[in-house]
Amino acid sequence: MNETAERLMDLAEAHIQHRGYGGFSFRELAAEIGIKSASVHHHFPTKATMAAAVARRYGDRFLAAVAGQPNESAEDAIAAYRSAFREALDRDGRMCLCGVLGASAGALSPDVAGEILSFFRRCIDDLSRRISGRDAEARAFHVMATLEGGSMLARVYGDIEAFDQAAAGLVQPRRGADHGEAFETQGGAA
Amino acid sequence: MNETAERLMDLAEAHIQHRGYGGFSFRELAAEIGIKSASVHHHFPTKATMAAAVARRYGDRFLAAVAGQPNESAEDAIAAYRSAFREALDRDGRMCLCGVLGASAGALSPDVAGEILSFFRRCIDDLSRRISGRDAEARAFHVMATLEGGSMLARVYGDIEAFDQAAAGLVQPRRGADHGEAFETQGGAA
DNA sequence: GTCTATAATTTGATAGAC
DNA sequence: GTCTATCAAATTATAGAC
Repeated sequence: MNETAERLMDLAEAHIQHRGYGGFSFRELAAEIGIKSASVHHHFPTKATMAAAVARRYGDRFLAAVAGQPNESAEDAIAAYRSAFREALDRDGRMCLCGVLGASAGALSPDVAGEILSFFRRCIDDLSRRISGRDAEARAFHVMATLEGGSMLARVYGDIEAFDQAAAGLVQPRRGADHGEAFETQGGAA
Repeated sequence: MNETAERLMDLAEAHIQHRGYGGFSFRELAAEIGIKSASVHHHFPTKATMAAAVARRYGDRFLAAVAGQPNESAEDAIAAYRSAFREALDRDGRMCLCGVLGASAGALSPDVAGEILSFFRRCIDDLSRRISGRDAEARAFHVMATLEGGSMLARVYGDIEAFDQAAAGLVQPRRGADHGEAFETQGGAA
């Protein structure tokens, strides 16, 4: 995966997070890095292939950023996820790429849908282990649902306060504690 | 608003709930009721106009279905919302139309975005009043976020169990209690 | 790896007859 | 209110030269 392909994925990622799957075209991406759309097909044969690759890379990076030890407290694990979602909103007004695509699940080709499902399975699995105890899986689903829905509300309201209100009950914010590495957003385009 | 326009809106509503804003075209809607796309423009001048009308009608119907008295218990109010979301999933595998559109907020024209914002404001306002007490608004945001995110997860998993797990902690399910009128889904198309 | 050129299709939208 | 006819634009994708 060379640098041009990475830059294309950065741009596609940003566009999807803001506007959904239909929110970018090969021509548009190409223009943004100064090449032609035919050249984009050299790196990604189809749009669905590219979206699947973007979703996979997003998931890998996201999980690397939030992943922790299985023996942490449930609160630390939840706080790590909440921080990852919040930072993407705060920095660029982006919501979770997989949440955006998942909302239009019926429009996705099987390979993209598979990546989205895989992302949520990995998150729920990781969260469940770290929460542990009774109803761990249900709590993991609850946390993911609230963070995804809260991000969507923040985008609609144009105000991160909507996210903070939605996620307020999930964890007690700990004074000055940031959890794990920051989950860096890719690419500068809107 | 005559019957043809209603049928077109029913179809558009179903398509948006399954596949998002890009998931329908005037040609497709027209074919489904046996007219031509040019005739659709007689009822709705533009696609954005139509989507805005669909969102408004959806919001009106949704709120009429969940609305209750301000003096109910918070639990009853939350249960009414949860039931409305759950029924749409259970009956047709649909998630909230405004949640789908909100997830691609950056792609919406101002009039559609305005309807989506209005929908959530009305829901949060209604829920806040009925929850009442300390942190009522934050709880309302939390409930809406969880139901929207839970619906999205259920669509991705293809399993309503994901919704049930996400929403489990929101209210204790009451034995056989259905709240308010059923929130009827419009149109039979997929 | 990027280009030119182009195909094939779809889309949102309009004009004007009936 | 629906039709035929059509437009202008955009989109995904391919073939083949450099």
